[in-house]
Amino acid sequence: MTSKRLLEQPRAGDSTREPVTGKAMHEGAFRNFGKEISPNGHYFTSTREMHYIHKKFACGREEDEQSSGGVLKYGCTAHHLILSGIRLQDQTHPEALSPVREPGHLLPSPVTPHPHASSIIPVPHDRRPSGHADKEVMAATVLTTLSTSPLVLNPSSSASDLASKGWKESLSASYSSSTSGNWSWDASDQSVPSTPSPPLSNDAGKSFLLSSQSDDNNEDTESTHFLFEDPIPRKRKNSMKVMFKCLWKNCEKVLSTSSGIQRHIRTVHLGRNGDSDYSDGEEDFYYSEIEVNMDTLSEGLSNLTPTSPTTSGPAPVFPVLTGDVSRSEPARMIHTPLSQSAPSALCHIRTDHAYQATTPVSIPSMPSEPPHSEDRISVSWQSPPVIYKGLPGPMTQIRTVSIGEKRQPVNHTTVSKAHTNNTSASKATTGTRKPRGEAKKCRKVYGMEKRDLWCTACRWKKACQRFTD
DNA sequence: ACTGCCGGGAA
DNA sequence: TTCCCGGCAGT
Ligand SMILES: [Zn+2]
Repeated sequence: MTSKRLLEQPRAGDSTREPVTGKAMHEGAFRNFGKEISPNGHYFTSTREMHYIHKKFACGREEDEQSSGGVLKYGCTAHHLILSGIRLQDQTHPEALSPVREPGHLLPSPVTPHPHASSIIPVPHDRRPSGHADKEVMAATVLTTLSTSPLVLNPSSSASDLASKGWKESLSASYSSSTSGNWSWDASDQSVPSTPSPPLSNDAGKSFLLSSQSDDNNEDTESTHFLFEDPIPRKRKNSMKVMFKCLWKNCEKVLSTSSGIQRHIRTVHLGRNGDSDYSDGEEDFYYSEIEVNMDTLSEGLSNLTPTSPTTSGPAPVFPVLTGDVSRSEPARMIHTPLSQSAPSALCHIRTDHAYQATTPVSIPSMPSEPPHSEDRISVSWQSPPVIYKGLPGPMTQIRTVSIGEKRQPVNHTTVSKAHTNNTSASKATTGTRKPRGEAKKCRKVYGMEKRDLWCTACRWKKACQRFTD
């Protein structure tokens, strides 16, 4: 065996040299003793130790090199921020469920202001008793929520109150909503084919950005869960935001409150008297409720060519919410996670020692530079799983395939969304053996001697992790 | 011939 | 899990 090694080390063999091997040491034979000085001046005591030393050494260095750690940290932080932003509201109290979607509407009843909810979410103060329609819409929302997930709420809570009330009202009103969704209401058509729940999307909503595709999928799965009556359903996400969109011909107004939209319609389109809260219900026909999924929104953003640094533009047109919105709905909106889309989003994994390190690390696309730590906090909630090196396509030069195969399994943590995105591309890796990166790898760079300088992977004869392509 | 590294195996 | 290597494939 040692002989083998020698083969690999043609010139190293002579005197003392030769990269140590655990075995070699046992064999005693060559290694004079424990001590040695490597060509580059390192001083080793024993084989094992040498490795350790090296390891540490390498770690430090490499981390510096790509400072993957730094970036990761940032990523994580951001991640948490966002998540907690959502999660906090999302779970915690049962009541909190509703508030997420439309705090203003779900807890509107001037009668019972929820202490909890309000403690979590800043309730807009300009909230006024406004028209019934307001409540109706709200009720409908609640209703559907409830209907899809029975038992979610404790019947004794005031929420139920609200719900039942809402129900009644919605009945009296004539939106028909059967338990399994399927709404019919004005212009709304079911642009969401297989979705049982009624995300009131209509053409209007469509224009409201959101490539609803993935969105729908999500929704689909979600509601599926509901149908299965999960005892603790929906603990995640639902960063849904309900908005109201004016359907008037060329009016694209979107407001966050129904009262707002009603007022808008009344005054602007119906030419009614502005200030009065009076509503004859006619406005109802001119606006519709739409749900905006923050998650999807941002996800969509990150999706667009995550790995390609070339696409730098701010990109997607964010629904220009009218000023009104921001006014009546203070800080709450998480809107801006989209500030990301940072070109360098994350392309990930890499850490020397991935064979030792457990978690995937995301790094900025730039090949190897000490990415200054700040480097725009690329928000990457969804962290690891998502993006995966877009197109292994034959071209696109720069990133040749390479990392693909091996890594993929490593990081695909929880999230099950198999990624609709480029399925076709994925196959590429399997068949052929991969183009072979172009960059010089540790082996070449350092040579057989100085093997100890190689990255671990290289030493293991695995794909180099220090010089990826 | 050499390099890169997959797949597999021993410890 | 860590470490190593046979052997294939690209250069
Ligand atoms: Zn390497």
